[in-house]
Amino acid sequence: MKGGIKIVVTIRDVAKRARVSVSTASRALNSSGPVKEETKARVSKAAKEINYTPNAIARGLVTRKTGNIGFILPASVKGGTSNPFYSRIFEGVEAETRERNYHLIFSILDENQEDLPRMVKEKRIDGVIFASKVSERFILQLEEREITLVLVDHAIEQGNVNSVVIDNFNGACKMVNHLLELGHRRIGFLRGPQDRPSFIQRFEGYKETLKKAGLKYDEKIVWEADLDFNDAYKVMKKKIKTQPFPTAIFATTDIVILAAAKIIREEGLRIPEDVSLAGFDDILQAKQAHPPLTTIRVSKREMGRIAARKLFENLNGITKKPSQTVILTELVVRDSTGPPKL
Amino acid sequence: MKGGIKIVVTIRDVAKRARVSVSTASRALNSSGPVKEETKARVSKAAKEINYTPNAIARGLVTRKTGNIGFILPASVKGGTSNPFYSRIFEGVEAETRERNYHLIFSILDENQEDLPRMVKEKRIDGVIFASKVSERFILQLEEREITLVLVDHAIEQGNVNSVVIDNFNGACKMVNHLLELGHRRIGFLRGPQDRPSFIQRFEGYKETLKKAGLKYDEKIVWEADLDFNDAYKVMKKKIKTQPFPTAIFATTDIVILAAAKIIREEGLRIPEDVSLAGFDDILQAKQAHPPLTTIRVSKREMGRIAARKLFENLNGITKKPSQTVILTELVVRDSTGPPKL
DNA sequence: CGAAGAAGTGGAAACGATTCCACAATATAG
DNA sequence: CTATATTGTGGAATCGTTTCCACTTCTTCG
Repeated sequence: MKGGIKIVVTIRDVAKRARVSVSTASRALNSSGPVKEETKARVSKAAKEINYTPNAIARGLVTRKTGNIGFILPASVKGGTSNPFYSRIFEGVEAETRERNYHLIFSILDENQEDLPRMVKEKRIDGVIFASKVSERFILQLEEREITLVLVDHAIEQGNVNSVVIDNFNGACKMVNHLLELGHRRIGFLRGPQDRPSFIQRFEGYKETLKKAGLKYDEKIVWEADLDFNDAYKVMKKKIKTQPFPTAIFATTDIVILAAAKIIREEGLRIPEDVSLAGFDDILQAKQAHPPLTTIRVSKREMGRIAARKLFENLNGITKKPSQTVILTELVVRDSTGPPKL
Repeated sequence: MKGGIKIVVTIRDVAKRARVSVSTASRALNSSGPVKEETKARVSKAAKEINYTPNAIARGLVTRKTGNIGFILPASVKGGTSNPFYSRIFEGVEAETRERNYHLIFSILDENQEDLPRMVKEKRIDGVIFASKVSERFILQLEEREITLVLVDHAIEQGNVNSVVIDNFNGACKMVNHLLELGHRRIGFLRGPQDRPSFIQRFEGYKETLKKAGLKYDEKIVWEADLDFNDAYKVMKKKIKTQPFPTAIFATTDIVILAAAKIIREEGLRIPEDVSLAGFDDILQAKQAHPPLTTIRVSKREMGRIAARKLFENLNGITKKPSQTVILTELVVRDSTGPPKL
């Protein structure tokens, strides 16, 4: 007690003050059973007066719902929380979660870990969103425990799992077509690690579009870099001397093409006069860069929102069967691409 | 039951399998009381065999510890999760939290909200870290409820509150001195909103250093912008015609100076030949920019770690009295600053 | 007006852990 | 070899809710 305000207020106190039983108080506050209007008002008043908020832990124990969901990012994602792509997805998840009065537990997961994330083993969450990559082993374990899950920017072949993915293939096609229309015939590709479906698909889109245009695929101008500014910078530093140099370069992600832009400018080449550059994702920096980057827009925030929405629909029993949502892309032409030099 | 494996395993099952009472099982698993070596081994074995993990919710109800901490960012922070400054702090908090086997609940808080964040009212967390700004009203309420809290990148005058802040004043002094040493005499300042102590301090550092150098403060080249790329861009667009134009511009944050850099380049001016640019924070993009940005480095990740560490020390009763930690800064000279034209 | 159904209420049993307490078994000291 | 600590153990209470069930007290209808 301090100044008449009990430090911890329980439903028992509310009940006492409203002169009803604990069960009636509970029913009144949750509208979960018949209560006379008059008593209900009395209980609400009492609750407000002593500033009562139900203890989520105690409630969770009996209802078997925590009101928390998890968002898990693999440790392999470059930049972690600061990654401009995933942080945007996270933003969407957070917004949707907050609006629904849920809470969001965030964690980075070491992929070498054998065990399920602690937050699920300890039953701290009602469901979980995995971004980027998850081992199939985890997914199986999760299904066995009947934990609702949604994958975002990742999908898995076997089993039906909720997922939200990007239309990577067509996105890449759009960009290559844009470059072809500008007149480019020698288009390089800076691809990401090929262990992730998304990046494979983007690469396929590149190859397929070239093929359709009757151009032959030249592996001398297909380079591979980690999705990290520094690594991409190093790779490009080596490849900058390639002859004949492409008139346009398309990269798996904006981060990678920004690194390429840096070294290209340091070499004294002009963008887009000497070489056109194109990215994928439309991260914030794409627009801010100099020159602003031509890229493929992906509604990252929206992806996060949709993933969360799927999760909640599953939790509330609205939807039962898992589904895959494909996010369409949009070509955004800015100043980093132009016609090739003659 | 499915294949002999119960979907939910409780300590009761462990106890049964090890042929001991529930209380003994609990003591054995937590080493929280005397248990014969032999029985302890039997209990551990049983727990492992049926793959038991204690339910955090149930445990939390009796121990009155949730094992969660909160991280709260005000809605006014531009870019939210994607903000390159705060996302780095968050990274530090996350790392420290994970290493200590705690869990992290993240939320954005609308500052107009009268009430405490739901995660604290509902007792979902043991302690909370506030980044950037918090209303004093909240802090008082928090103290009343005896919720441990730490402020990061913010401090409050009244009351003793744990906080981790940047040595903003001296950081700004260092940068202005650097520009003075290069020979600049007309140094502009692009300041942030003056409702936040951090930005006031940076501005004070600027003014103070000019004064010491015997230069007079010219408010014609002190401009104010929101800490947001687009807003800063708009402001600079208006001010770019200012005559006589400064030979160097120092901005409250890197984001703001990057926006300035964009418009300056669009106007055909060269950096640093025509105008030197300097930022504050050393966000990732500072290094990646073209030219790389001279700035004041702040160990953002470390700030997050320290904030979390403070919180945990308080929770574990290691430290009792609140303290303020000041993070020192470092001048990082890159290519965006140089001597002024003669 | 009496019976059946509905509305309103409180007591007690969950939920899954920890912890307090009493008691038995064993070790230690005098 | 008894008296006294110490160790080891299980039963029951507890944490703060919700929910099941039984019991009144009203309505409503034939």
